Amino acid sequence: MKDRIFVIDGSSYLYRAYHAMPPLSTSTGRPTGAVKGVTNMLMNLKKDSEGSPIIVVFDAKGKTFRNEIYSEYKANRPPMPDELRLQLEPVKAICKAIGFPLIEIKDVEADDVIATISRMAKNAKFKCVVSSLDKDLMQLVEDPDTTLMNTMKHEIFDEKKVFQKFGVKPNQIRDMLALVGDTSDNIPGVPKVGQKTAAKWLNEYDNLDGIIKNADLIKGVVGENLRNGLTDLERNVELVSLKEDVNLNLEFEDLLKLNPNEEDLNRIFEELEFATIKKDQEEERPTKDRNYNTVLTKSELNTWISKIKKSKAFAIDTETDSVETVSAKLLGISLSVKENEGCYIPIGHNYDKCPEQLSIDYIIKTLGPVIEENQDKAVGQNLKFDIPILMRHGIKITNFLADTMLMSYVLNSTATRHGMDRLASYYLNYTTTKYTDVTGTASKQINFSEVKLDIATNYAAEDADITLRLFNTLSTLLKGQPVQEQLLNDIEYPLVHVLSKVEQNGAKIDKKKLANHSKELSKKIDKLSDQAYKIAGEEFNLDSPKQLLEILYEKLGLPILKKTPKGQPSTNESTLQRLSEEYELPKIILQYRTLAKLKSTYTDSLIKIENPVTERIHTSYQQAVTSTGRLSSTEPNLQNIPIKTAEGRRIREAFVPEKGNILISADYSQIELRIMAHLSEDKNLTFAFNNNIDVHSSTASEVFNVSIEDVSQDQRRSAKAINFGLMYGMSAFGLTRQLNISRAEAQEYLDTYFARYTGVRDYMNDIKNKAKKHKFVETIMGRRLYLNEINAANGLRRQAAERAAINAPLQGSAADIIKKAMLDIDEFLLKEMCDVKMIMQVHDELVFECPQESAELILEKVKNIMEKTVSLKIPLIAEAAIGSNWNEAH
DNA sequence: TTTATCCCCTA
DNA sequence: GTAGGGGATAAAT
Repeated sequence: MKDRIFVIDGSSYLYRAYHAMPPLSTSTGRPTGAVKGVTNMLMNLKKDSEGSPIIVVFDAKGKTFRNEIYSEYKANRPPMPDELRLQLEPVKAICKAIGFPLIEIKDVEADDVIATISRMAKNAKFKCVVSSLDKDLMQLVEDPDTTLMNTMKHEIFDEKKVFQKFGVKPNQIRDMLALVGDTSDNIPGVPKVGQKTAAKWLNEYDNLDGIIKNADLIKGVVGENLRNGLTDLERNVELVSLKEDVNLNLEFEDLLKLNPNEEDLNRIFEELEFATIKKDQEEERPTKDRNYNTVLTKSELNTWISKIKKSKAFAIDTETDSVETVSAKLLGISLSVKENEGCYIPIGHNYDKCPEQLSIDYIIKTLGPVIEENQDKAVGQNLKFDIPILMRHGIKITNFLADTMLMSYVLNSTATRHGMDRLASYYLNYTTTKYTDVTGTASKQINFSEVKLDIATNYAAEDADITLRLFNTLSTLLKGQPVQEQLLNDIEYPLVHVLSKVEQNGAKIDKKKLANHSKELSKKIDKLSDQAYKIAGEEFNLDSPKQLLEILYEKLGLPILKKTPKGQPSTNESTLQRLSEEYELPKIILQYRTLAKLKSTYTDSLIKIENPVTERIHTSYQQAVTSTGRLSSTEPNLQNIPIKTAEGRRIREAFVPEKGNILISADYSQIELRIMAHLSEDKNLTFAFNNNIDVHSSTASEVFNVSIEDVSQDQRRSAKAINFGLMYGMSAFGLTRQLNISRAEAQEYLDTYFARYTGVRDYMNDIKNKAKKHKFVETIMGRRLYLNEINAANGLRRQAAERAAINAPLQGSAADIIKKAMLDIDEFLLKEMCDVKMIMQVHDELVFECPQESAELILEKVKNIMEKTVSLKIPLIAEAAIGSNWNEAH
């Protein structure tokens, strides 16, 4: 094999790292996220390069020859953000200190330098790997000894891969770029010609010359555009061509030398407070540094007990044999009081020649009280899982110090997902041992109790260790954010306990009722299937959109009204609805779908998921999933139980209380619109809520200019659609579809609305501007949603971010409020020692199960707490009802 | 066995 | 048009 060199575009590394990394900074506030990211990328590449030379190229300030050809070149580039510019010099310094040759040539772009180096490598008979995915650089792949590499994914772009991605050969990339243009470089291409069209032409006529010669053969508007754009094309070719003869003022051999300066490097890392990277560098295998013990003796346990007592914070994690907190068996506890240290106390491991472990009774008796007494120093990752497990073993935690999952969530709900593996990778740049690494997967999966103690210790103690390290990192990030700290301490942390209780309580279902319903559905479904097969003339799988579309559109020749985003003819509800006006089969499919959905998603699966031990269903509330601050519910999702149709409501009838009990449901009325009134202080909206006027009628009266008594059903329905649409950041186009009216009419509705509700209009503009300025929006409790794409050049993405900016404060504030209400209600129930169970939360609704005799009283109390939990500029109203099943209570 | 697509349920 | 979870099929691994 020939020798090879690696070439890096330093600026593109810097930008990538800047966007990929959290906004880290030193204790003095110097931004370091991008530097850290680049350093990691460099270190990884160094490892992967196996000693091959690595050359780093940076753009240097100045006007290039491209600006002379075309004065608008890159004219629309936004300047480098300050936070990033401050990190440019440190990155260069680190490159030099590691010893990589660093090339910057004044008035020459990095791409041209890279092309030149690639040419020099070829002359010297070296292979050249360019670490970049830049489109322009794809041209270089026409030389078989040059490849591009996606460093993160270890993906190599050779001729084949380029063709796969772009549909043309590397030596056609230049012509393609000239045709398509490049918005980020401000190079206009031929109008209406994108990658697809360009590839088609190039495959047909080989190159740009061929296309130009045959330009007259190309029909339509694109053909005309092409013929009109010939002079621009010539210029574009020059712009996108890479210059391979830049004078670098050095010989190829100079590029092959590594000139490390470890002293410099250590000093820089020190200045930037890069502990982790330094360690990685000094020690190839960081596992050697860590010290994890398996606790098997009383004295070892005592050692850890005193460590906990002496600590300022300790991380705790439990290992179990199942994810179901109501029944999972405790298999071990891991602890950490210091980074890179940890222990695993195995409890129920059981395999051939498994060492003897301390008895669970002894561990609970000795360690339990220590955990309880020191719980205000306890740190966990997703403690909502560990708390009930420990609780079932008599260890009661009601007041912990921190939960790293929630810390990360309130810092930035969308920067990363908040599972421990992801947090370790994102905040610590550390790859954790995965659960399935130690247990295996699927059919080969073993129970955690069968995992050998040394392996289990490495895994479990690491979890505690990482949790502690995350706690340290996240605490620093939270320091400057008192509002987020308050959100954690006042809402999210206390809510952990409440949610844990709600989950443990579970909801009782009437299995018989569901089973009967299921049978009934089966019969109807079978009947509908038979009818469908008859019309189709053959049996097919009604659940398969693919088979269905073949029957509908190919065999029966129905008109294609709509296509899916991927280009397949659509068979979704609205399409079938329209088709069923004229055809029989779509109607049957629609009925089939409704019933099949009810059966598979609800009647059947609710029965399946009932816990055999408690004979109730225990959902899991996800507290760190949604971008806005809402909860979500899984296994089963209790937040999407049907309600809109009569058939669907029968599912709700199967949610029942224990004998002697009754259900109470309480839900906020119009909470998001009320928040809109509060935030916007709009006069008309506020008036309606303050005077308890039906808000949709009120809106109808304003928009259609009729007195409120004369509002028709239809007008109210339209007003309701407007009100909802507003909260979703809707456009006139959206309203058109919703109300089946013309675009002009919809626009008129909206114009009238905003003329009447100027407060709402101003608020919407304000919030968009604020979002653009700060890159985030906030709820009334200061919860933030960061909107990375609020200033995106891509219009679709930017508009999506704008809609999110409008919606998030409404949806998120509602989530804040009901969370607070849950805390208040829980506190009341504890204080009054009531035998009342909170059993469900559905965004704006809470469901309780309580003894029949106290129902009226509890209902009033719950309603009152919900209405008074926060005080807004308009009243909050909760509507509550009692019933012998959920449908009746709602 | 995992992943992507389509469809559909909720606030 | 906002925010979610999940079932069934079919393709990728």
